[in-house]
Amino acid sequence: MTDLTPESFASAVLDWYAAFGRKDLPWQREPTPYRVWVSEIMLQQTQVAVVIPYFERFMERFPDIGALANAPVDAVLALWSGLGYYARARNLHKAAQHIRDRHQGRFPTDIDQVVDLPGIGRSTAGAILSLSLGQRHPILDGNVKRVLARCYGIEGWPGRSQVLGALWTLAERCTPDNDAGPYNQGMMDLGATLCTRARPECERCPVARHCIAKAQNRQRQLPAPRPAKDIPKRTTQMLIAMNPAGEILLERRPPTGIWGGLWSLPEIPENADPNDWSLTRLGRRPVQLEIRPSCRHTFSHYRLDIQVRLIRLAEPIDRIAEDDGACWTTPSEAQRLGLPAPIKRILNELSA
DNA sequence: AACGCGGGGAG
DNA sequence: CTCCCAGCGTT
Repeated sequence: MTDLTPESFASAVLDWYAAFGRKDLPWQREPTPYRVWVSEIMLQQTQVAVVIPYFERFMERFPDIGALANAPVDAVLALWSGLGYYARARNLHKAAQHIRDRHQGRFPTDIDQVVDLPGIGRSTAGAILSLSLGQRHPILDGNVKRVLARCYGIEGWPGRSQVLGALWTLAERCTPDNDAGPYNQGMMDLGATLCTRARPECERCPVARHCIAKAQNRQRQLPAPRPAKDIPKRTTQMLIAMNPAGEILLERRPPTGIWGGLWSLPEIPENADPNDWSLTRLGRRPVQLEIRPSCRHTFSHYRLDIQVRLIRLAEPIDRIAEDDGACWTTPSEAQRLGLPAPIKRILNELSA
């Protein structure tokens, strides 16, 4: 790895952009703030190939800010139809009126005024002013975050304010005094075409020599994904119906859903009454109902708390309710059946 | 089937 | 500050 100054980083990106970047997308041919603004909002939610026809139609119908501001919002939404995220179209329209009413119809050139427009934050404002007017502002969209986090080995999830702040600082330092427009476009192209989330093409990357993620072969880890959110919790009851011979009732799970097709204990909702189940399913009441230790199992998408109830049945009943989907067996024999792990545990503890 | 995208709004 | 959302494409 060679040493990496902000200047050398920027010039590597600029050289790469000059050679390989995209330069004649519709909004790049006549890059007014208005056109770049509309394209940036569209590109936030959709990729280039899809955006192009929408952009062309939009510009034909609303060639300038005034046309957009004076149109009924429904006309704007109609042209947005198919892109989704309609709040953005509403914001676009509202911002156009804002510009008409408070900026004499001219797109503001002061970044603070741009950020004040609805639907435009710091990154989009920087993109508009740098790409259209060449002003020096950093941007930090998802592509740029990925390039910087990898190259500079920034740890942590960019959703955390501290990590985000570190990335903004880097973005600010790396942005060159001149050519901020091509540089920003180059960063976005780099992230969109080479430094992709999966399978980055490091061989073609102009800053691969400097890239910390590449040096450590940690492209997949950076930037860190958002931490797994608290998974929902569900509670259920599982019933151990035991006959006088010490056999318990197992039921086959439905083919789809968790533990599809596996043998398991009968399951009822957490607030259902096991006595009722016994009466309905087995035709008699338990002689004894015992609360067993509950069991917790975590799936990838939720946590299941299993409340275990032992239903002891009186003589002389045996083998009731047995069919294709149900069988009576001893807990130790059941261990060989291929039970879901938590069910296995429950039965283990029963024998213990 | 989950994740990410930029900004906004709720908690 | 952190969390969640919109709506679709990608993995």
